[in-house]
Amino acid sequence: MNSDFTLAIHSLTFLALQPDRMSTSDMISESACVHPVRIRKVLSLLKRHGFIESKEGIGGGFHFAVDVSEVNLWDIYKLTSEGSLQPKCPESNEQCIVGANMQSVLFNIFLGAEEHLGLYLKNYTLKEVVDLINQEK
Amino acid sequence: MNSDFTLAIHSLTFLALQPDRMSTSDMISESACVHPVRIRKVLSLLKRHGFIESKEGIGGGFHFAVDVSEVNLWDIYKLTSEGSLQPKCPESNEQCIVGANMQSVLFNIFLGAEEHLGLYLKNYTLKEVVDLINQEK
DNA sequence: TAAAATGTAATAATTAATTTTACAGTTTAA
DNA sequence: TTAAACTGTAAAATTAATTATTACATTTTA
Repeated sequence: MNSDFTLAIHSLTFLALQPDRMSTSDMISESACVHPVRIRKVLSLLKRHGFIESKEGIGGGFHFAVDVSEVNLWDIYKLTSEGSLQPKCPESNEQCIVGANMQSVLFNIFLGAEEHLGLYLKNYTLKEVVDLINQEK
Repeated sequence: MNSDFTLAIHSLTFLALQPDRMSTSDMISESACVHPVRIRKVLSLLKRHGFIESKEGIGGGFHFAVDVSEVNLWDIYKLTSEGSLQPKCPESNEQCIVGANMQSVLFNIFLGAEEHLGLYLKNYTLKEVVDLINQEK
């Protein structure tokens, strides 16, 4: 899985812990140790889907738009990483029954696998993640 | 997930369809369209774990060592890809409570996620994969 | 004893992920 | 009303990960 998922969760958790002020992409990027442009790219996605709001200009930044218990890890997985569970299938030989069909067989199995993963990830809301972060001391 | 998983399943399926003769890494690599050295590397892992047997020299190659219904996708996932569900966590800022703890919080959640995935993948044996390959016509 | 296979390490090439640069647009405060 | 501090986004450069290639040792058979 790529690290956009982690950066999205990291950013949302950061915002959740600063409920009363705007957080800038610079602040978040300092916490996550990645480039602010990447944070803005990930947050732009979260904004398009209504999880956060942003404001440009001095004093601007990002804040949570919904309640932390209304966002779960499956929501964020779908946004940032849907399909990434699929194992890489190199193009294979269409002349061979195995080569010709392996990709679609595995694709269907892992479609189900991702759905199954969804049932698990739905159990974790951002609230739970924030609580776990606070517990780790 | 990396493509070793796919290559392992591809190879095992190939072997399952040739139960009475040895298959060489060249034959399998031709079906999977990857380099024979990669196939040998993946098969070497499967051999160490007892799923297949190999023989060097003229007339040598690989064949299945167990029954196709005794190997499931979770067995192969564990061998080739365990841990790959973990989202990438870049090193983050230890001075920030989020940066300091995000990695371990997500790690534990995805440890559970992989276990959960295991329950699903255990439902598919190589026999089922072979049947699905044969159906796709 | 030559040919055809596995076994494996080391290097080269390719592809994917990430960072960096650049710059346009927005908002605020002096 | 304009400079500063932000977001927004595209494009290029860099780095990391994956894959292919080369090389060669070992085994087995005819």
